[in-house]
Amino acid sequence: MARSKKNPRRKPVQGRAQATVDAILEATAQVLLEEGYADLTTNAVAKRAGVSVGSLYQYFGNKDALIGELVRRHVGAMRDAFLETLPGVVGLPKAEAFALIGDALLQAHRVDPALNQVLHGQLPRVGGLAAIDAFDTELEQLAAQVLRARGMRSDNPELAARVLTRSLSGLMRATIRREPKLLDEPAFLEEVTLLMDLYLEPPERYQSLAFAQARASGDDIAS
Amino acid sequence: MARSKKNPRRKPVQGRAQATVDAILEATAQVLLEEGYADLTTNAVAKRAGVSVGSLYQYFGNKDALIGELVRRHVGAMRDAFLETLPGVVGLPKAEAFALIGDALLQAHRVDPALNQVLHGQLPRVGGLAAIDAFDTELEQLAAQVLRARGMRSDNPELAARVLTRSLSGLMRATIRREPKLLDEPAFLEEVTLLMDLYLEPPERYQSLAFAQARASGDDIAS
Amino acid sequence: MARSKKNPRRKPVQGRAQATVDAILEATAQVLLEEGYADLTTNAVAKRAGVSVGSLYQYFGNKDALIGELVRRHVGAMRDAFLETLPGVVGLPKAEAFALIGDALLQAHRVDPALNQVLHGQLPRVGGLAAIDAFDTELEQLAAQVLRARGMRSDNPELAARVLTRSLSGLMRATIRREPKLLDEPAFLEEVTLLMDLYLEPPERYQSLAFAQARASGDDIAS
Amino acid sequence: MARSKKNPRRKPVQGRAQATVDAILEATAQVLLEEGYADLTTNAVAKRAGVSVGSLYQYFGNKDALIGELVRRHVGAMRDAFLETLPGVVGLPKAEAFALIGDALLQAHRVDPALNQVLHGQLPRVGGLAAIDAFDTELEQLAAQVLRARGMRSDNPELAARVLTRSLSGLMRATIRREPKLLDEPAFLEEVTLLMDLYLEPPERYQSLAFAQARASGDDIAS
DNA sequence: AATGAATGAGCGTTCATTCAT
DNA sequence: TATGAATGAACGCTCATTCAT
Repeated sequence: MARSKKNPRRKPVQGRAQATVDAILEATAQVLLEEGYADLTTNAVAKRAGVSVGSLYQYFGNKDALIGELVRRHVGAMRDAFLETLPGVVGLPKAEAFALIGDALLQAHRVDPALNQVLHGQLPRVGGLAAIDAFDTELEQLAAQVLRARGMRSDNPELAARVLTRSLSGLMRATIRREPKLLDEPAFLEEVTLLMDLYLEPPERYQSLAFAQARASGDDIAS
Repeated sequence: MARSKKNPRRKPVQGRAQATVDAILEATAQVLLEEGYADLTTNAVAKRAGVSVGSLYQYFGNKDALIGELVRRHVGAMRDAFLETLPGVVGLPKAEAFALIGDALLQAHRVDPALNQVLHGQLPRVGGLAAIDAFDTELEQLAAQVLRARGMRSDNPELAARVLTRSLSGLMRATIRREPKLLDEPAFLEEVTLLMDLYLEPPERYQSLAFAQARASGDDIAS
Repeated sequence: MARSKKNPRRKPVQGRAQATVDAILEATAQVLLEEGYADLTTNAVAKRAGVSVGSLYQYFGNKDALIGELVRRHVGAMRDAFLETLPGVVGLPKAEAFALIGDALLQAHRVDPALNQVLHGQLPRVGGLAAIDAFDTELEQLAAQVLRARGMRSDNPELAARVLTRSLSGLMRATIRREPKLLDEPAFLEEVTLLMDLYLEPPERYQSLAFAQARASGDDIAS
Repeated sequence: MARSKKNPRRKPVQGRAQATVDAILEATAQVLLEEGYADLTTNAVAKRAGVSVGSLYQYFGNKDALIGELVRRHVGAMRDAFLETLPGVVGLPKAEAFALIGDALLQAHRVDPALNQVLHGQLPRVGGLAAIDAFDTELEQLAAQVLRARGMRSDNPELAARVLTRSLSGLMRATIRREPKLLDEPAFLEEVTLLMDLYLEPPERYQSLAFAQARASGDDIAS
């Protein structure tokens, strides 16, 4: 009985292949995390994945493609984590919306922060890292879109979007590298939200040209 | 009198050695810039510097030491560029002080931005990169010091300092990578200053506990 | 029964690997013999073995391990050659036993005498040479055992064993280096046996304390 | 005044040169002893000798010549130590003569035994080691001469000389390597003398053809 | 002479990639 | 298809030797 003639395995090949690909990528991440990029050899990855190097090259044309796919998946996961909370923003009052967006950004950076760090910090700038830039660009455009939609920073929403996005991404990457635990403290989200909030909705006196005047207003802040 | 006949030769030995060291570091930067880290071989560096590999190893114990020194010099130059404008800040009114600090930060990141990018983006996180972290830390501490001195963000000056410093550094690095020309546009400095200004001197309603209430105030910002 | 249909392939993988390993070791010996230790490079060995360096390193972790294994095999062959004739010694009258042991020693040193010489004379005292010392120690212990078993040189069988073993080994090594053909002449074996015989069974007058008196007996041997 | 025209430095150059040469050779021995042959670089030797590499090459054409001279001096010292006691042998009774010769051989091997060991064990068989073989040959010839002069082992004094000389040299080298302290124990000299004594003056029954008969005599020596 | 910075051939070793099985 | 032994270009680094000063 069992296992007899008619084994109804559906898409057995594809299923197997998918599992192999996943195992390889998982192994890649593990090696990267535990041994570092310097020890990320295709042979090490294959061994850890429990397949032969030959198989690895069946699914990934070369080492770059392997890394590229790992990056793509990681960025994809960040993207998903971010976008998941975004639809709820529509219709929310500003303050809550900002808090939500800040939180979404945080959630995105909580996706495997260790891998995130290795990916940003150890990888030579070979092919596959393009995915990261693509995500960053997407974030910038999304931000600009939101600003325009709400009529905020109407003087130059694009610039504001880029400045804000890059600042917050940089803030999170640096925090991941230098102080990863901070990412989970409520105070950190509070600051992120505050930064967004203030930067995007400056008191009137800071708006546009008023800015230049403010510079000359001369409140002493010296020590 | 004195310095009469025999004095012209100025430490010829040291001069030679210094020139060789400089040539090697210059070549390292060039190879990094033109070929990328993947092609940064000690032989390639030596050839481009017009010296033999042996000479390279006379001055740098190994490849890591070479890269380390390059990083150290670059960071040192950034540090100098930054600190140069800083003393003038004491005694200035807040708005001007912020603008100056923002400008100093910008000046620091205008030091060989292409190298800056390669250093941040392509280098495996080996030895010498510690200098970068050291500089970042220094900036954070400097910022915290300024905040405490001026009594700003007194609720948590350390956190504010870290958030602001990391944000601005990240902003500049991302801008260098993605849009280097923006670094030189006055509007960019304006934004940087604005960000600092607002974040550090939020209107009263945002201060401390008031923050939580503000979140619930409910101005609609949705699209 | 059994062994019916499918059995012809005898561990083809292991066979291939074994053949490669043997070829590499053979090549190592050849290079050592024909070019000397100074030209014993891993690339030269691989080329002569008809494999790539990579394969060499698949089987030998480093150059030392390669040499070590060569030494181990050579010493093993000497050991086998020696031990082969030893069991027959039990029960033999002394004179025949000595002749047999002497012959066994000779047989051991007839195992690739040229390699023996190179191994003893050219190799830096790195790792693998430990096998040689181990064999020498084994010989010493064996000799001591025999002496004790037969009650010979009962005054100090250990010392006698060491002196005799080292003398004979040294004699053979020097002869291999300086006059290899002598190893195969019957007269040489005769001398070896004589030396053993006399040293181990000295006439009474030499025994123990008698020795000191003999020194004073005063037969003139001067020229 | 002083140091004026006529500076009476006699052979100052030669004296300086000699001192330099000595310092270099001394440094060579030290490096060999403390660091091993693998770390015996010309630069290391020069540094330790307190001279420049250039000077080293002024006096020694290449590394081989340097090692060669060191070997030559070491062997020369051994030769001196040996020959020093030899003249006294003439006219002595056999037993005393043997003891004296054995002691001379010991004295020779007590000349820097550590260096002796390194020289024999670590050096690749490059040029200069010829001096060792020359000394060994000399010893063999000396021994043959003595045997002929005293009419000992008249059946084949040359063979006996070679066998004895090589045995004793081998014994001493092995002892230096494996048990250096034994070299200074009186019991060791006693054994050396005993070996010489017995081997060169075998009881009649062992002489020449009698030997073959002895082999068949059949005393049981089995365990 | 003496110096020591400079040279560069060549070493041991790695690892992305291939291909016979 | 999957395997993993085999490949070999290329790397980081050393050190005997040279030569401008």
